[in-house]
Amino acid sequence: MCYHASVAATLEQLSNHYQKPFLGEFPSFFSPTNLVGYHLSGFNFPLLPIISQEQPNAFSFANWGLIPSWIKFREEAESIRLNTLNAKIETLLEKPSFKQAVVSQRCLIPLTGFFEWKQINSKEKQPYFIHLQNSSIFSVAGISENWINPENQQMVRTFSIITTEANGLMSEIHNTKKQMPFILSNEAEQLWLNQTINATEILNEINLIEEEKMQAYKISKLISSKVSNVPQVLLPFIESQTKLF
DNA sequence: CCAGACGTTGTT
DNA sequence: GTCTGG
DNA sequence: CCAGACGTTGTT
DNA sequence: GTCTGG
Repeated sequence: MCYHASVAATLEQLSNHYQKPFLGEFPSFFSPTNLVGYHLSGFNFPLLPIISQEQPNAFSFANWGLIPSWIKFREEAESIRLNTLNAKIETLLEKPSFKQAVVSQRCLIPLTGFFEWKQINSKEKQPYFIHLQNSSIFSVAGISENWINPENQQMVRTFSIITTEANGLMSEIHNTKKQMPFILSNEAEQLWLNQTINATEILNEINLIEEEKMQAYKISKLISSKVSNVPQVLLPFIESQTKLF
């Protein structure tokens, strides 16, 4: 799975990396020089910059936690998005919550890394930060949906991060569920947003990023604290500090 | 046929 | 909206 | 959609 | 074989 992400880049840096502008007004709490977030928990449904098939030449903003368009009530929306932070690629085309979105609402979610916990024993977990060697910014595959809140007629754009079977590196970071986000190479980014190829073909053609391009290192338990959205959350964990006894 | 689900599995 | 379990 | 029913009520 | 309850 992938519930904890990092977008340690400013909107300006994202714009430069993808060579795409931010159109219109930013949400009030964003400005071009704002860094998006060091640690973003999906369970807070953060508003993040994405590139959607709907509007592939610019950035738009969407909340993590997909709400299918046919959801009727706010209560339903709030309950389903807790379970649609991720969408498994294996069943993407079949699930009622995802099948519409995968046809024409595919999207890229720019990240600089993500977090996973390795189960050390029945009690202990070691958090890791996973990122790419070369490029600090990379895309994970996603799908998005537009939902109208019936209480105020406001449109809410949401997204889900697609996951796939963990590769060797990620299986080591013992994700008990052995899933990891579907990271796209630059070529795969274009394929994922391509309007003229159908979703089934894309899923057949698209390749996982090479394992060699991924790196992981241990981080401290700061990630589990309330103030985890700080630069220090990304610092490597120094073993000796806790091995004193 | 229709009611009910629709999704995934984590942190403090 | 569309699928599925009963 | 598919498992399970599907019928009526007596004689020794 | 065909209907029906779930």
